[in-house]
Amino acid sequence: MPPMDESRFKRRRSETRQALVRAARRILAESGDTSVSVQTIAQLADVGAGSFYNHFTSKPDLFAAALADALDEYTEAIDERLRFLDDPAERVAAGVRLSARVAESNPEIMRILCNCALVRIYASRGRLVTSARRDVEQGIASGRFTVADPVVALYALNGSMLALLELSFTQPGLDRNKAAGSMAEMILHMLGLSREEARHTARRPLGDAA
Amino acid sequence: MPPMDESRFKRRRSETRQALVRAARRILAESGDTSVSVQTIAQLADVGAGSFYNHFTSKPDLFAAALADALDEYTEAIDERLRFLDDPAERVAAGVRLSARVAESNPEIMRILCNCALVRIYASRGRLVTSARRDVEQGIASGRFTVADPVVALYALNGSMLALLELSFTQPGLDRNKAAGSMAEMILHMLGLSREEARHTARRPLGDAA
DNA sequence: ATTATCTATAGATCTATAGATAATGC
DNA sequence: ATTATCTATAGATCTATAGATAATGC
Repeated sequence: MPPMDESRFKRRRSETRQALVRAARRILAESGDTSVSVQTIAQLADVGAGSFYNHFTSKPDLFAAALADALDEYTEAIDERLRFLDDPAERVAAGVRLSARVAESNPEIMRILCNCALVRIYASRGRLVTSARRDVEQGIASGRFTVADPVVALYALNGSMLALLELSFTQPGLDRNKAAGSMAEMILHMLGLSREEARHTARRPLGDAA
Repeated sequence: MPPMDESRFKRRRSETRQALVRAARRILAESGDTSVSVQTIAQLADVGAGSFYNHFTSKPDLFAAALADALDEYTEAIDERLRFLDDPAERVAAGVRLSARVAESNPEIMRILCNCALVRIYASRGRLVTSARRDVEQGIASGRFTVADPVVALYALNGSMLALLELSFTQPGLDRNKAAGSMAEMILHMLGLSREEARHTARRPLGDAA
């Protein structure tokens, strides 16, 4: 279980760092209030207050690392499960629907997406700007998507998906899978698929087992 | 020019309040960092530091008022110009395109929209949750929009539009009117208009003179 | 006489560091 | 011997208020 390629010493160091990052993630997800004191953060991480400065130079530094950490986890969780899908339309639909599921299974990540200013998300080079962009471009290249401007299409896709997450947190009674299916269908239709084809593609089973 | 229905006394008081709100709006638009000190805010507003507490009980109180102020201004600016449009599709397209223009003529309002967490925008009952919702509902009722779920449609619309604003700030070289036209067209198509009709409706002249 | 403004500041809180302690590597 | 942790705290900063000053209403 403990990685043997690293000394116990280094492991201990990185555990302290991780504890701080996890605390910061919790704060980003729960309140988004980054003005909380370093002392409070250290307390939440169950770490000596002075330790903070062994790992981060400032609070913005920590919160940037925490956002990047959450985005990495999100990127990995989704892209891993899209690995076997080739059709850009299927990938886009599955990306939206899987994101809604992550909002249920691991709400912290998605609450962070909702609480952080969009510009920070886009600047962080997560899947919203890498694999999603590739999907849109490939869809256009293959003629599956018929949109004039790929960048505008990418932003419409991402904006709609983030709005879906916001909606799912705002209305807890909502049937998330159903809403995610509707949203995926609307997005595919927006990108150029016929209503029929969009509905069909957005309802395809997600293959819960790898 | 000075409103006669109020004493000079009350006017002076509300001027102080407004100066504080304006300073808070600037902060929300420029950095979004609400942890700035009350002293700094007062200095920015050119107002004695103690005056703050004559008008607001806390910083969150002030920033909530500042967001509401900006959203009111936005709502008024757009809805005023949509007054003579009846067709929900035209109203939706014009709302998107006019918002992009406001991003050019009055970037502060739109930067605030981009910097504030979505949940705060949706909670503030601006046009994104009132007139936009009405447009979507009327479009569905009249058969112009063919979407299953009005709430999901509203969120897709709003999310796409906010993403367009984010895009227009991220890429200053972008042709905003063109991008707004593309986005409006994609949104109308998503809502159910044919590609042809969407393109046509999204390109209609905006009638710059009232 | 009333009310809002301003200046000044007490007391609380926060940041960032110094120095002591504990744990590991050699 | 080295390195990270912790505790304690100096000094800076911030909040919120008290008291003085200025402006208006009656």
